[in-house]
Amino acid sequence: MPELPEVETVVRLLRPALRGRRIEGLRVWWERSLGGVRPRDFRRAVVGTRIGRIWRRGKYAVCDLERAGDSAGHLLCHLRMSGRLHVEGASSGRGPHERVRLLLSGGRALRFSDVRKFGHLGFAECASDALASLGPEPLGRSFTGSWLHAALRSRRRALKPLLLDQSFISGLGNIYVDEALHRARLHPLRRSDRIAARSAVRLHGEIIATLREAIAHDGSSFDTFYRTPEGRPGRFQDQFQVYGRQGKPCRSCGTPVRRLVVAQRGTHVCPRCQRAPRAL
DNA sequence: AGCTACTCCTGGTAGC
DNA sequence: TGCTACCAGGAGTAGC
Repeated sequence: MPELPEVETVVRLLRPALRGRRIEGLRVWWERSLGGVRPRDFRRAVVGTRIGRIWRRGKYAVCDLERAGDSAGHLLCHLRMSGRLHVEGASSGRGPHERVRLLLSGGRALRFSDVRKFGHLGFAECASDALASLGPEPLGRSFTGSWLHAALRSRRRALKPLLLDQSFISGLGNIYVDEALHRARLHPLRRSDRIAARSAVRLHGEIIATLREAIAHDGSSFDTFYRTPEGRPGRFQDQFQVYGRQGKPCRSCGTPVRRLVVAQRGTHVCPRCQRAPRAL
């Protein structure tokens, strides 16, 4: 499932293919993929614009749009679980599960495909308004060990649901939360306000390290969904310590990895490396 | 404030 | 073989 490293990979690969192209038309096969914008309004907003900067915020991919050099709003894409973006020739036939297609100058097309239809390729007048509720970027300057420690202490929630909360930190999903918690040797059900400063700093470091390594491997393709815009799977799944490894030995201590459900999510822990809180 | 359940979806798979 | 039932999962929302 696309999380920060997968979206970062997609953005990096799409950037050279999209930058400077004009949007000349569109096809919409599944209206809800526009995220609540009516197709008519979407068409009026984007057709005739030129794509400027292409960037990422949390799990969102964003394209700045320009008209005659002035800002003309933004394309906002969230891949959710099965969304894919890629650029191809505009004349190619509709791909399997293709939901939206933007026809671009130079005979190219940006295709948004999404098996499960949870993703969005939408339009926002103002990206910073649309993304205002997102918490800090884990790879940004404001995400520091002391910030994390203070933020954890200010809440009273289990670690995992808190780290999955995009208004707390943006970009982490089920896979990277499990991986970072294991690397930091913290159990997902530990209460956030009971995490010592040293542990918070360790967690901070492991979140960053996990995300950086995942980006360096073009993300993770755990299931059939995530592919880079070039159609290649990511490679970070081979480095997983716990995610999807229930019953297999922990790579640190050999104890079988256990799967539990936390906040309705499959959750993977090493019962030895990640000691459960006493209250359990 | 923080929890649980439910919703949106489809493909894959388990069980019969 | 072919059917049904169930599951995964990000995020928004409702109810407690």
